[in-house]
Amino acid sequence: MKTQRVPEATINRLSVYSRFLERLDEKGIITVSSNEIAEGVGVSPPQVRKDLAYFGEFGTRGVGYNVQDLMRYTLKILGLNVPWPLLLVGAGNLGYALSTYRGFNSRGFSVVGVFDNDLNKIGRKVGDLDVYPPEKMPDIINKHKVRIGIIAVPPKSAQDVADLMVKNRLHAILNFAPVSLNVPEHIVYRNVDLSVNLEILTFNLGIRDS
Amino acid sequence: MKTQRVPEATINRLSVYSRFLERLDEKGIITVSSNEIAEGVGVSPPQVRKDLAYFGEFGTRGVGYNVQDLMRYTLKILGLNVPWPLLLVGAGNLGYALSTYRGFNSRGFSVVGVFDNDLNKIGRKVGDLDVYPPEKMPDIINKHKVRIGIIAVPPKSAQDVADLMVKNRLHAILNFAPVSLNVPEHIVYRNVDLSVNLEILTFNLGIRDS
DNA sequence: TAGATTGTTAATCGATTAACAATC
DNA sequence: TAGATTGTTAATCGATTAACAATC
Repeated sequence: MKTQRVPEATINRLSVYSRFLERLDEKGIITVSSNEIAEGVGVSPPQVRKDLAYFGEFGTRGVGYNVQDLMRYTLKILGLNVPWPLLLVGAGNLGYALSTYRGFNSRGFSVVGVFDNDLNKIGRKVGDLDVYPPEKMPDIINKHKVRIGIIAVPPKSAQDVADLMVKNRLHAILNFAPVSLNVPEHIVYRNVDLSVNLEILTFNLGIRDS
Repeated sequence: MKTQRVPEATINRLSVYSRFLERLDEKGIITVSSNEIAEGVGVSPPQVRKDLAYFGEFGTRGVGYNVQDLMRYTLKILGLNVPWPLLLVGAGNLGYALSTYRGFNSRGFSVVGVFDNDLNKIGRKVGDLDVYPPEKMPDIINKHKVRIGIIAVPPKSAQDVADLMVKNRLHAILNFAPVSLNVPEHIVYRNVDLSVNLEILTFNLGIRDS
């Protein structure tokens, strides 16, 4: 693997490629060209080759790419060659939905601990997981070697949860609360604002209308 | 409003600016400079000015921007000066979470109809909404003038749901199923793959580790 | 007027794509 | 070898930023 600044869009597309390759593999297809991948996922063929070239030479000139091999390479690049235990804070509706989300499980992610500070929720079940109080966090993190925490609490408590995750030495945080948080430089952080996605739609509808 | 190709990143940032301005307004702050906005949301000051310049001249040289005015302008640009009724298909966990998601309601979005073809779910309640069978879609769409549909069903049924939404003349679709869908050119379409967000984290953790 | 901050142009930076040599 | 397709370089395109004239 070369070390060169990889555009985030490339990572995004690698994720899409890997899913497409999984589908091809299920269909028993052995070889695929950059043209076919490009066609299948809606990008240009040089884009596909360039994206892969950041990480190595995976194809055979004149032939194409071996589907299974390339699938494994792309998953490896994304870090998906190993399982990822997740810690989830917030046992509300969103937390419940995320803990059972198919798109996570099919990629090797699994929620191993659900936390909430609401006494009414602690001790209850979310799927087949118990809801724990925040004090239990170190135990679960150690037991499952958790590195990633997901925040699915209301906006006001989100910063506190992030602080707690940092204190408990998690390495990465995915925040679903519609608020931006302050985390130290060394934490890999990402905010998923579901509403922004809708707002991009309403903006585009506005453009179409005028 | 000028017509010029606006980068999607700009729309994204406008959404962030508008939230920041709401916070300033709540605090009773009257005037704000591009420097303060930039500082507050983590972008460069010329970026803020450039983003706004796509849509008009909203500030006063030597002074800055009026917080309330700019807040209203940005919301208007995003199409958020009017309420947006939403139609949601999929009465599972994710559907339930989305129908009560705070981040939606605070921006003028409200789910007005929940649909599912699972006979066990039809007739039940999701929050204070009834779950309807797909046949009821035209009624709800007409009654509430719905333009946007949200897909929160498992991957296999997602394409069918999209087709049904297109047939029922919705204008925009937000897809939460982890699968890419085919929709006609005239539909404003967007896929939210929650898993990709986690994969960008795992990629970055991999980079840090090496 | 002096100081401040916008709006905009020009320069820079980075990502995508076209083109083609390498090579199976 | 002829045909095909990769990997990579150079050209293009687009977005961000630096700089500054306009102007409150």
